[in-house]
Amino acid sequence: MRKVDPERQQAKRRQIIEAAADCFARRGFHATTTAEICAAAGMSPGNLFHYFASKNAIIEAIAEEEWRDTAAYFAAIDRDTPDPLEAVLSFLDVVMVFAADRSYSRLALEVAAETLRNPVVGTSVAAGDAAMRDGLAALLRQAAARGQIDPDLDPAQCAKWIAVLIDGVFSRLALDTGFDPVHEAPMLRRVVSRFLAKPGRGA
Amino acid sequence: MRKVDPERQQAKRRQIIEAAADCFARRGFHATTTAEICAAAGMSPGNLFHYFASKNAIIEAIAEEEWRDTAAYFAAIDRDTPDPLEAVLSFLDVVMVFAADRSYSRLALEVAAETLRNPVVGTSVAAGDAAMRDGLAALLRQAAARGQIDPDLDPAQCAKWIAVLIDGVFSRLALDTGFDPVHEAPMLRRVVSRFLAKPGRGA
Amino acid sequence: MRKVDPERQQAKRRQIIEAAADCFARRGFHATTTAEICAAAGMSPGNLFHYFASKNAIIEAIAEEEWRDTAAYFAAIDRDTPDPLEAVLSFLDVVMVFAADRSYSRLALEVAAETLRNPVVGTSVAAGDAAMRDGLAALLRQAAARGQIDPDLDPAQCAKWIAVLIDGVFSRLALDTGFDPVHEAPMLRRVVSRFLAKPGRGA
Amino acid sequence: MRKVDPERQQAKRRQIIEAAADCFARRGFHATTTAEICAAAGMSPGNLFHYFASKNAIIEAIAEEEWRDTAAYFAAIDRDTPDPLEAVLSFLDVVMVFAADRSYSRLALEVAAETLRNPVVGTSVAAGDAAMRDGLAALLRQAAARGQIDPDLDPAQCAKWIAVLIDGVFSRLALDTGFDPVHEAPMLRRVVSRFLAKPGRGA
DNA sequence: GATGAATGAGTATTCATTCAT
DNA sequence: CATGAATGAATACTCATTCAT
Repeated sequence: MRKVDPERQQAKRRQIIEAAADCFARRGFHATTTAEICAAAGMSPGNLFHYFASKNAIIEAIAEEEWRDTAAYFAAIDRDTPDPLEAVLSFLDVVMVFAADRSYSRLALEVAAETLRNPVVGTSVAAGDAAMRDGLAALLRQAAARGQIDPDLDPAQCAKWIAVLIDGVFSRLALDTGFDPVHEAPMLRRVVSRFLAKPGRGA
Repeated sequence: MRKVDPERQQAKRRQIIEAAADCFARRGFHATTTAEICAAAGMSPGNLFHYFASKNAIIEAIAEEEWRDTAAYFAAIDRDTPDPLEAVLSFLDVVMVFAADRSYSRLALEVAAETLRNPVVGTSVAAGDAAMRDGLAALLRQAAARGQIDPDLDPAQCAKWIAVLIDGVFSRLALDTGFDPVHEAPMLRRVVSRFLAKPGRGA
Repeated sequence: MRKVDPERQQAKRRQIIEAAADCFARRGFHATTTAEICAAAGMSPGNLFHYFASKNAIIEAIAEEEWRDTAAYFAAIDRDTPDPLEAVLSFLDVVMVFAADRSYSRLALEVAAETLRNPVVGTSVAAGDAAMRDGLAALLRQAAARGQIDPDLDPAQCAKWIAVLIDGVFSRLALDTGFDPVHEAPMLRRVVSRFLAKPGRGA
Repeated sequence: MRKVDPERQQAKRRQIIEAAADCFARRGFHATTTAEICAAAGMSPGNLFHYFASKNAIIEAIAEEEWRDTAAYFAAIDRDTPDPLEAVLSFLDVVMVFAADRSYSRLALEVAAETLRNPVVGTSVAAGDAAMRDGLAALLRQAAARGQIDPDLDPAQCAKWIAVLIDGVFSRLALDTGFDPVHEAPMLRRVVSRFLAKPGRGA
């Protein structure tokens, strides 16, 4: 009888998070009212606060979820993969698939914007970011060991610049309506490949 | 003798824009109240509206100024520069100098965020963005003609990805406190150089 | 058990309307602040807007209520009353009773003033006005058929001039503090009686 | 040299009054800003206050002018006119001519509305009203003496009800767009004639 | 748990009026 | 006299959050 609660609790939280994520993607975090979220989640205004202490707590949960997903992605990569460079490039393909989802990319920008204002969001995003960079750096180290990339490159710094590219893609989506992730995905592979390639040989 | 206004008018607008830009950079556009801007600009609450019709109009003016500066930068580049590739890389250095200014980079992110909500800001930012990409593409075309870069690359698409990198740098500044533009500037040069370089030769 | 709202909702709206009507009568529509209305209705500033979307919506509701009351009054008159002329004159007595209520007459003037600015109010007032004139015209037609009034008169035009007199009474109340509706009621009867009377015979 | 000032002063005041009257008629007293009046009068915002101490002072001046005009109208009527009844009815025609002027009738309503809020306006309007009723009462007394009207009527009370009719006409103009003063003028004559007529004879 | 009515702090903007030039 | 920049008080409305039922 008691164990049902935590389950329902989680189900409701998911329901709210999904409704809110949708609202945030469409109208932005600040422009979205709690009333809108409640309506989208099919619940009463007061009830929301049984599940989240505040509107901020919702975007904090979204940011944390994002972080966990990223960490899980890299945790799932085989540490002894025979082709670590391809693992990096595959990750970029995955990123571009997400980027192609208008709703996801909008939400990502909203979360990024909240980073500047909400330290809790900032912490989660930073953690997810660190997980990604660490994961990439580890793969790059392996790639270097296997002779797939320029051994003179600093894996951590390269991971940082891959992150720059990923962030840049999401910014582009907001600023340049002509930027199509599906179409540009091969180019991202190429930019990164050339960047990592050993000098003296072509892409 | 009577109509000395235009000058004073412009001076006041500058004063307000600078005060507002500072507030926006510190606290964000939405969190900044008009009262704060007035206080920072040393004027009474009502007086602000003699110079700007609304709070939105201020950030619109900032966005437009930014656009004009960008356009002016590229308009000033010698069309027959003997080293167009270096012109591109020099521009990246300039970008990194701006990026190193905390206040500037914060403001840039606020403007970018407003892009999604305020179409006037969106238009200015898009215009500045187009000016930058067109300017870069022109330089890349010259660089290709002079054999400085891989002739197989599409100048417009390369300009687009340089824009991705620049946007990414500004995003990084918000997300990763360990990202130091001064220190990373050479890396940006290197990433772009390698990306543009003719295959078969090193950076 | 849950949705007992409609009743409470209506009760609250009434409460607000009455508080607002009182404020409008005392201080005028524009001079009345929403805070005053809330205070008079015994509720918090924000709560008012659960019941009315705006301050304008309140006076619109008042105007509509007025219109419905007028329409209801005439709908309730027996279409086969044996003395239609007396029905007209009785209506004038009722009008004068309302006019004698300082609060009511002030409010009526405020509503009339809003007619010029707020089209929603204008529509309701026009509808109430039309209902009154149609009702009066119908009675005058019956009165003519029964030989109670001059058969040469145009019922619609007579109704219009009775409306002129009624409007005039309310204007008088504002302009001439010496105008006492209770005392003047018989005179209104007399003016209208003489106006409608068959020529060749006295009032 | 000094005597020119009072003249210019008066000219400027007229100019302002006319510009303001036009604005008030079009947009209403409260909705009209002093800036609009200044623009319409072709002067700077500050300058207005050299001629009128406040916005209220302008409508007060308009109300006073109205009062003086009314008083002058009745002062000009020959005290020994052979046909005082016709003088009354002619006055009604004049009223209807004014009523037909949309701008004038709107302004009259604005002034009337201010009566409730501004005691200075109230005093002027009351004075004008008294002048009109006194003038009418005097004429009615003469008409009674000459056997033109029912001798049993109280001249003051009749004047009061004529005022009711006039006020009513102006109200009608605001409420009923189908009320055409030019077309209704004969009816006003008829209503008043019947009202004043000796019993036992037709209109 | 659920409801939705109630709260009340927070804010951009307007505009009559003043006053230095 | 004229200008128009400056003032600052005043106000409708929003919305996250609480709480009685």
